Amino acid sequence: MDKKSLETQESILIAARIIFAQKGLAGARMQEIADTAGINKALLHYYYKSKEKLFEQIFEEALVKIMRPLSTFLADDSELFQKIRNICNIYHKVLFEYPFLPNFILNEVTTDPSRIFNIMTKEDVLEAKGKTLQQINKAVQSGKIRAIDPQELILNIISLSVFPFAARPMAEELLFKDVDMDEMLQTRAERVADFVIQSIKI
Amino acid sequence: MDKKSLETQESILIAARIIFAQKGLAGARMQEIADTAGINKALLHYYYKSKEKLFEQIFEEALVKIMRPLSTFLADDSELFQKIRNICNIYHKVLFEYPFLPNFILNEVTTDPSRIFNIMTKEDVLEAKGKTLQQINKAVQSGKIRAIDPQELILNIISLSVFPFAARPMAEELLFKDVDMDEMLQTRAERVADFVIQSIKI
DNA sequence: GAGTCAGTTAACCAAATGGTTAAAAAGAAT
DNA sequence: ATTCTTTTTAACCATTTGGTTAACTGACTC
Repeated sequence: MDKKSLETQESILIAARIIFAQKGLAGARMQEIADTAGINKALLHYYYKSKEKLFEQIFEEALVKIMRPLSTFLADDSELFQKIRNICNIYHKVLFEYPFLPNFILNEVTTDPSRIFNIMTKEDVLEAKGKTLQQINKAVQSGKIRAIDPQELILNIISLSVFPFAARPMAEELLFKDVDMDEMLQTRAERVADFVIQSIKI
Repeated sequence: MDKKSLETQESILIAARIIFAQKGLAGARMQEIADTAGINKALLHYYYKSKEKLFEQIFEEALVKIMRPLSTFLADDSELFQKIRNICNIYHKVLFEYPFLPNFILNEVTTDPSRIFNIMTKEDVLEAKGKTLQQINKAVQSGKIRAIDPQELILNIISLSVFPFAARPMAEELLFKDVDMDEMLQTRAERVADFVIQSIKI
């Protein structure tokens, strides 16, 4: 039955996302994924040949989610400060919905750096990059912003946007124990953009 | 023989640091740690009862390395801008020596958040925190710096300092393919401090 | 209503893995 | 030299784990 099949497949994907994000490829157990999906382990292998195969699908999915905001930013034709506001907003929205993304990806890329190559080339990040680097350089030359390496500016924006989600448990324990970090993160996009713009504008 | 024993123990620790940092607790294999240390697996268990025990020691070691800069910063009695320069320098120095620290810790804290509690309380971070928060608040009130939540300012500084090391493989592939990222990171501390100070100063 | 086929399961298997045992080396101690 | 303790190893063990097999189910076809 087609409907039933799709339902099962989706329940597998949902379970796999949860377990892989929480425990990583090495720590995840097929049995636990099957249990979480409410199915038999053999059925899990019926739909996804191997743990590796299932993982790859989940990982690629996650990588796309994390990369799209950057792609969008690099291809964005808006004025620079607006672009900065845009990427901050997009990243915060995405990460608020999928807070586990940063750690999941960073972790798996660390254990097997070759994962980046396989997938990253698909996305056309590198194309749009040149344009944005030029835009930043032009803003420097025209005296709109202070001198800064364009690549490092981008890195700074991403650092400020992504790291708090990756380090959330520690930040919560150390810095935001008394306040609602959820609320803080939800409204942080604007403040990050302001922080960056304030730093570079003349 | 005492000397030989210590030598073996140290070779185990060196190996464990490498393997755990690379593969995490779940992905690391006792056999691989033994091989890397150049010893028998039984001998590994002779010195460290269990994988968990060995891991805990390595993890605590790493956590201290990562926390000390923050502790130092929070307790630092210097003037605010100087303090910011100091923490940036310390973090970059530490992470340049142990670049794997951020991912290792973030990863293991994600899979088991309770790890923070066990160790973090030992460090007296929370004590000094109040002082620095006040210092920042005072700087805001006296009009020395723009209005900013002190906790978020600290989070921003750490984000800018730590994230590039955590995301290095991806950043290298996407942003710094043509340049020497090692060199960039080695000189980045100052630029991060400038970036932050530029953003908050009036 | 027999046959077919996708979906599902219980039982099973081989390899990997953390950990143990018993005995051999290798030093100290006497 | 002999004993005693510490260090080291090869062989072994129990459990976990990814993956497979063969049988069952239930809908749909003819």
